[in-house]
Amino acid sequence: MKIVFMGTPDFSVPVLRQLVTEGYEVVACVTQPDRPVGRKRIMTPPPIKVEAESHGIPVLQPERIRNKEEVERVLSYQPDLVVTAAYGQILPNDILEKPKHGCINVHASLLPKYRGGAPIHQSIIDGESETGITIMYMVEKLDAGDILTQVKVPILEDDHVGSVHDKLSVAGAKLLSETIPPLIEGKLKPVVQDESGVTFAKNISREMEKMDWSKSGEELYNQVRGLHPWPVAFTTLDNKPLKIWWANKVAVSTQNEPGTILAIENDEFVVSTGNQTALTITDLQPSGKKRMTAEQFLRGAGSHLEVGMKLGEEHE
RNA sequence: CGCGGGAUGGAGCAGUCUGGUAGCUCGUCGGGCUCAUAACCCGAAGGUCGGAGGUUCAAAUCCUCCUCCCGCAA
Repeated sequence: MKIVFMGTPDFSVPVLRQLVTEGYEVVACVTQPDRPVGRKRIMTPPPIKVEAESHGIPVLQPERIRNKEEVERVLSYQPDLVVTAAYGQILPNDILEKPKHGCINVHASLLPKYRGGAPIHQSIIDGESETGITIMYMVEKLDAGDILTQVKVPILEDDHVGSVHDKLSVAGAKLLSETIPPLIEGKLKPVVQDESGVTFAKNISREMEKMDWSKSGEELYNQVRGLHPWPVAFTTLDNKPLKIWWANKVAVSTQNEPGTILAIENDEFVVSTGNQTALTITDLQPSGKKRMTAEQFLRGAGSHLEVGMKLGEEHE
């Protein structure tokens, strides 16, 4: 059975590896074009390209997979099954309809919740206690196809995007290997998604990274870990961005002005948030500096901090 | 040539504008105090101030070029 795999980031790698390990005939791998990355705009191949090439799998990197010639190139491999995992482009019907066993997608949420590009981030930001993997048929509408299989993965209190990502990536690979055999044998019954339960997880924008100190400590904690280790929540100090890599929520007895520094310890400092709560900042990164612990920050660049100063304020 | 910040003992920083003895908070090592300690006291080691060239009696500091790191933007 010929499989064409489509994926792009690190999340996809264990999934592809699983297919190869189990001996499936992966005849081609479709991924996004190399992109210039970082300040220096160094052309960087997607992680999945590196993985595919290490297995000797042909790699296709169409700018637009909806183009007719790209569609034909993919179909020239005559796939019996197309498997995608965080590919990054929407497939046209011309491809979706062709493979004998269809086109299936490994998605990092419990659909119909969190359709879209940032399901892991959004589920943590929302304070969910569990998420999971959904494998479903693909349709042209984003993440809206009929569900084949699902597996739940708990989100622990100290989980963050990095840790959940890794768990889901592994869970996705495992679930895929459990899904393909019954799929081919026609033993699976696709389930239509419940439209009333649909929510979306849009890609993270700059605005979503900025911390609003009037929110509760709970919400801000979820935001910090829901953006960790990428792209990382931030606030401002003296009008300059200050990334908050990690923090812990604490209760306080009285409500203070949000963003106010309530206490400065040896290795952390406490910032007032809404709803009689506060955040204890433990890891951060000033603009122009590398990530450091709060202890290091307070010893150096942050040594001028005083109780009563405010974060997140804009001044002239 | 997109905009901006930075490179100073092991860590984080000050000092640079206004050239003139290498400084702060920690860490490390040794000693002391203590029932004890991550606490306190005393002492020590550890730096060609990112690199190269230039100006000067004298450069961390001023000028030129280079390398690397980071915040934005994309």
